[in-house]
Amino acid sequence: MANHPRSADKAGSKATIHEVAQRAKVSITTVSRAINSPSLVDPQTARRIWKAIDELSYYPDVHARSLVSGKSNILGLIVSDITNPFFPELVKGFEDAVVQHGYEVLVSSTNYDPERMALCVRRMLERQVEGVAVMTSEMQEHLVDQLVSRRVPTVFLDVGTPGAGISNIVVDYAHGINEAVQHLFALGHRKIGFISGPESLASAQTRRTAFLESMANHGLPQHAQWIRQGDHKVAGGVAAMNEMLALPDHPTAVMASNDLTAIGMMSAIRKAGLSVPGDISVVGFDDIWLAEFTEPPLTTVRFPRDQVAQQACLALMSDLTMRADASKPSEYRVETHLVVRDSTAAV
Amino acid sequence: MANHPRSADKAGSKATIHEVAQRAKVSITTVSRAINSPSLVDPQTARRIWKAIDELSYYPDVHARSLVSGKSNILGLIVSDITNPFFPELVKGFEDAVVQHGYEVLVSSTNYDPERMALCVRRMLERQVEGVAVMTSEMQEHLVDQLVSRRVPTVFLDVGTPGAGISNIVVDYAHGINEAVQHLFALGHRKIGFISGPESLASAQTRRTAFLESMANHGLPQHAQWIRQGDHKVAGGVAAMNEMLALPDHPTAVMASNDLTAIGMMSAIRKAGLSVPGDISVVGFDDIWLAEFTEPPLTTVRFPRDQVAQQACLALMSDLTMRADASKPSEYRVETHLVVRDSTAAV
DNA sequence: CTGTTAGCGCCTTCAA
DNA sequence: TTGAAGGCGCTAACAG
Repeated sequence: MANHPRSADKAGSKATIHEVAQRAKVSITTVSRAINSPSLVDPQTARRIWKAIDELSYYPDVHARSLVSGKSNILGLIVSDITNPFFPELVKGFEDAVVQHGYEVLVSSTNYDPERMALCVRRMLERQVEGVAVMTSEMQEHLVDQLVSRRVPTVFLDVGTPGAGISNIVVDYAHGINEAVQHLFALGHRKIGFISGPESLASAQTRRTAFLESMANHGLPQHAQWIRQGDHKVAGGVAAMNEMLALPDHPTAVMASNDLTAIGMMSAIRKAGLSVPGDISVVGFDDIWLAEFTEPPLTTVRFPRDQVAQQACLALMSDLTMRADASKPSEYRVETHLVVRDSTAAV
Repeated sequence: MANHPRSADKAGSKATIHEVAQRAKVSITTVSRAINSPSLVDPQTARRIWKAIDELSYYPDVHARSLVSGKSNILGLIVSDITNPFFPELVKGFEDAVVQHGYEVLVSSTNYDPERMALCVRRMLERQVEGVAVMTSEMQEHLVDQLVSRRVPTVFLDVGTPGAGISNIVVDYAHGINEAVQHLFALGHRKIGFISGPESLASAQTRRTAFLESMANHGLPQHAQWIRQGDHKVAGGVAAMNEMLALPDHPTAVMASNDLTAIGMMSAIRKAGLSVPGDISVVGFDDIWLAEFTEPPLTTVRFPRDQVAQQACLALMSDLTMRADASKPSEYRVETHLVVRDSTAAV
């Protein structure tokens, strides 16, 4: 730890490459090389340089670097709303992965607002991000175009068509949902309902479809009354469940399009004087952190957010390195799996 | 690579100030002025320039700007762990506030790891952040020094001593905790326990102390057995509560140092065949998002994270503008308040 | 292996 | 009111 109260350093004045060069008695070029292409400089000199660098606690000015190289060393991450329990893990995973590759992350929330989304993209562009992960569903064509026309590698979650510099992470919702149906089936459930997410959300549609197909595969009947729509929030789950409970004949098990919905459902069921899983089994989707701590702990399908984050980073990195090679798969997939806890039981 | 100055917009080639100047038939200086000091340029010319800017969808290169001005237009935010339900709101609030002021945010998680904290500070410094909000407790002296010696305005949450360029947001834990005790007292509770956070956490200590004092003020006895230690996680709450339940005589109400602890407690109580609030009332702290959805909904003390975020931003902005004026208060305070839900009831 | 020479895109004196 | 010239700190040819 060479932290002498020496000359420079002090007073917040950042050391420049010049001072390092001077101190090491070489030209600034050599300093630059010692840092960026160590193999091109004599070990002796290099040592002197590093000594100087250390003594001055010098580090390159990122802005100067970006200016000359045209590369910002920043990756963008656009999410809908970080306070939505779905996102934090995604953000964290992405940040970890990206930092490991020596990049920085610029996160931005759209708050589900198309206008804010436009601003997000704008800010990203201004900062010259080298790639963007768009982990939200309210993507719009013309914004994608802005990214694409700027040649900014982009990775989407479950939307868009892969192409040059555009990757997509496709989530296999069907797998986990099928496991869930199977699980309920094995427990003797035959009357299974589903509360979906908002119409507008593509991924919500996909989940619903997957459920319907799985039901068909199990030779189970679809009861229109038992397929209702929520909003991916707690309130929607409550409302939809109440409607279902008002039916003369209600399902013995209900699946939800996401965990918040499931939580709302459980609350509604309890309020109706029934018990989970005693009277009705409940299965969620996402496996958000709190699913483990609901009462009863929620059986749900895990959406592997950490994997998605890592894949997103990888996709970007690969687009970044092999600039021209368009022969890449550029489509990544992640699985979903059932996590059995206590909100499901035999009929 | 063809680099035609004339071909507009297309093909990801960012327009430069030169192209704008050329197109508007003025010098780059004038363009720069039209953007930064509109008053210094003839309205006529200005209009021509803006037209050109618009046509080329030109926007200044932030890196070039940063390089020459030495200012990055970025504020840093350091948090412990974004997946901790306590932080997302803080992050969001900060981001919103900061963006509103035309700045960008660089978030970084320490994962409670001192080493990672050092890296965070390092990364902030490298990016030349103009200010940093350190919203975590594991701050270390020498890191603060790095920030201070670089003259980077910093704002802390509940730690550190304010000074030149150093602000502190102090949270009035006592107020909310006192409200809670009073609430329980009014419900007839006299035997009140407390499960604290980890010894090492200053804010946890503060909460415990506040509880003890409030108890004294209410003329309530302190029963050493009823004051136990948790870890601010669910597991700690479970363990501590189990110990308490094993006592020959247990409290009729127990307060927790944070909501996760409270959730653990409720789980333990239920597992012991008792009910909340029927047998034991529970009060949490923080009012994390999910507190509203536990079973029963948790009575807790709200830690106003959004306010903290805004204050942090304000503190930084004010340090940023009135550079030299050290006569600022530089200490901000926020209140905490009880939020009554269903986990508390009369004895 | 090392130094010299040009800029990267922009802002800022200093003149006109 | 405008323009020309000189960097900001760094990297990248192009010589030695």
